[in-house]
Amino acid sequence: MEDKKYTIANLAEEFQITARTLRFYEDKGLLKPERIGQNRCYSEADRVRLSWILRGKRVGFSLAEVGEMISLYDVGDGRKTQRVVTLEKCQERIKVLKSQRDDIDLTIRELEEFCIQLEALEAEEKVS
Amino acid sequence: MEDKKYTIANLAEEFQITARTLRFYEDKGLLKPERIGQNRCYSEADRVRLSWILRGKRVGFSLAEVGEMISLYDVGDGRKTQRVVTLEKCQERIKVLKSQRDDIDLTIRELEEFCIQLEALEAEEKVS
DNA sequence: ATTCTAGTTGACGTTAACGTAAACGTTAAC
DNA sequence: GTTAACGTTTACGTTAACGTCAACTAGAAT
Repeated sequence: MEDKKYTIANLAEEFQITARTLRFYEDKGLLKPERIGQNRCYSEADRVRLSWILRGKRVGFSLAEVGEMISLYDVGDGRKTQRVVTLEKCQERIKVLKSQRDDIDLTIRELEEFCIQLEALEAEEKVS
Repeated sequence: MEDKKYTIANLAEEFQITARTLRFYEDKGLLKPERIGQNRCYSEADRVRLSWILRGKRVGFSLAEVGEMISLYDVGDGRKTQRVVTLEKCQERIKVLKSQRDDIDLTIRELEEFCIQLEALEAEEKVS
């Protein structure tokens, strides 16, 4: 079974962040690693959560929002009404993400269009 | 010709932001509206820039990054070497945006997958 | 025994992106 | 003439997401 453990430096190194950042995420309740004595000991599950957090950040969500998204998973086994709420939140998130993707696509298209114009200018210069 | 002019309140209203925000963007050099006397007077071009800024923000870029992206356009008419630099920056931005879109797609897929599981639980409950 | 190498917990500093309040100048309406 | 609506600048306040010490502690190595 995959019960690999990680030290704080391990994860910091792997994900190119600082130990301070990991402790900060813990303060914010985003991570809850075991303690071996005083030291933090991260499980594979913690590692997965971390990658979720960072991915969320990369796409522009705040830590609070990422926290919400992550907590969706944890609540999935609760009472029925609880699950329904989770499902709705989840679908809302998906909507936001999709409209965000549209924004990105639009931006990409505009930038690419602009690139083409720039390249045309270069070509023109070569002719003259 | 489209030379419509906008007051600060017009744009604030249209884009659902505050006047403070518009002045802030101006301080940061992102917008440079005309002045009629002391008052700001935004052109259609300013409006387009603003929508760029806000779209950039929605997809997670900082104002500084958005500023860079916008300035790409302004530099497009400079010297040749200048244009080449612009082109490169532009292509870099496109790369970033594409990898961001991949992140979003992945997140969407995972959330959708999770939704399906939740819905399966609901269905199960109805049977029992 | 001491030095080195992780790790720990405060606590204050910093940057970005505005919010908010104060104090003031036009113009239009009543 | 004054009140209201809309604008202005100046300046301090705020929140998020860490950075940066400082002052330990615990174990391993020399």
